[in-house]
Amino acid sequence: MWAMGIVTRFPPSPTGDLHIGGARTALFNWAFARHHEGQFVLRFEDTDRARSSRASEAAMLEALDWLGLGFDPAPGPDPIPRQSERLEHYRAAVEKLLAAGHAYRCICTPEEVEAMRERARAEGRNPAYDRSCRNRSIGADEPRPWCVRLRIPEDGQARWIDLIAGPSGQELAELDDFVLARTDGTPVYHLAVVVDDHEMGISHVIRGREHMTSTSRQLLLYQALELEPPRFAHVPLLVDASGRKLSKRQASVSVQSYRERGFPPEAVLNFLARLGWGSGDLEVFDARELVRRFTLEGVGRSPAGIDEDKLLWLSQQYIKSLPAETLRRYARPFLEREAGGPVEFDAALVRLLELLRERSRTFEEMAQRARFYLHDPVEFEPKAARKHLKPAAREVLADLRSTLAELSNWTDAGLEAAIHEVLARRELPLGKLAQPVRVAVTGSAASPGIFETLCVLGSARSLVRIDAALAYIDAHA
RNA sequence: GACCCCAUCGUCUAGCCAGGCCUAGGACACCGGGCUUUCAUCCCGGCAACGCGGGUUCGAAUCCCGCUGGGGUCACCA
Repeated sequence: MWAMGIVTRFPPSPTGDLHIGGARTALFNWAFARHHEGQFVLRFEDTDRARSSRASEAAMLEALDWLGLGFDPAPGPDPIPRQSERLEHYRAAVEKLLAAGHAYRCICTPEEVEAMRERARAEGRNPAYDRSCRNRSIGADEPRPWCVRLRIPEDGQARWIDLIAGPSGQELAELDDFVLARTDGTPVYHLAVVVDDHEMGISHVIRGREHMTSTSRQLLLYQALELEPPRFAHVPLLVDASGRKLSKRQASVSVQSYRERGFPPEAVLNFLARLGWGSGDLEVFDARELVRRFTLEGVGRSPAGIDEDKLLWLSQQYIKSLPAETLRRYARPFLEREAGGPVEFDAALVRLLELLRERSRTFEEMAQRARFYLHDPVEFEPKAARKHLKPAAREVLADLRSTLAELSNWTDAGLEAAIHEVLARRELPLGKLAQPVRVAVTGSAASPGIFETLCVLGSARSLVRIDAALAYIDAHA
């Protein structure tokens, strides 16, 4: 099939942050559309007025943008249609169904319907609306409040070839005459989706597996409306550690939360794509490569869980190889948060970032490791100080201090020469000096190479810190 | 409960549709070793899976049936 016809969509309910599962669905829709050089459009399903908000819409767009999922404007007046603003369209569809006899008015109250379901359950049947109003021919002039239901054929089945799940379907007898329009005239999900997908020219509906059973009902609606249905593809669920559907309530499942923890968007995108989709042994790939390779055949059929260790690993792969400029841009907010104010990317900080990118899995970690550079004075980690700032180290440290005070070229090579000079004088291995100095200048027993670290910190700050370490040793002797 | 779906290392997966190339491959994690001034990177090695039972076949992870386990859906929510 050709490119021109492919249009996919991502229709979030703007009721919070973009959920990681939603992000993956969006990603698949996006990748599929881009792979076929088609269109990827958005729409807000905000018919639940109480829970929807503009703030959430903004959050959704921001998350999508952060991931790099660009979208195309939908056909029609609004680039991103809102269901709440398309009520006339749904109403027209309901009128059409009513006129054609595919739908009927129902005056049963929610309480009555609930009682029917109870009764059915009690009798061991499936809970369903008992179709009391199906043949009552209730007109628009009916004084009692009425809703509109779809008249589902007595028998037959709804079938479709799911592009991921394969041949799928359901017996019509299993379905009940579901509501299309509420008593207040507003449409219910199934109707709105069908009308929208059709009017937006959607060719492929790629959505979560939890919508699988909705598909039968929607297919019936397409039929009643005499519209050609799109192709469907149901993506397996994202599950938690116990195998259940990932709930929105669980911590750390919004895209925003990953962003805040300092994962590069490239890593999150890569990670998400690997959840349920694969292309041979390929593990690390960028958006371009994903688009090039993405097919629905490559999407698995079983649910996947989130392995945070793998995300961390992937994240580090990206942090290690990001272009320097991108690295700075991504790191900035984290460094500034750590510094408590604006940071300037001078030569030393730029160098430090290069040293840190090899040992940081997230930007949050990177900022923590940069703390010794961002703050004065440095705080000695108790454990590290206890182990390395001992009286035994005092003399070498003092020796180094005076040697460094004289050092004219504060460079990696100059520092290395100076340190080896002291080592030779004292007949000590490098480790005996490197660790105490490391703790002295970074406060920690772990840091980038000691020459580089001193070089980045600079002469003045380094000497002050060595003095402080000397004082610490004296105070704790 | 009804309907539908899923099932390969702890995790993500390759292989399954077109049975033999699979004593099941890769990645993460884990364990061991190398490199090394610390941490990390990097390199080498190791542990570890076809849920169970029947078929079909010369031969099954791959095909069929059953079972077990897990999940999804059953609204005037989306």
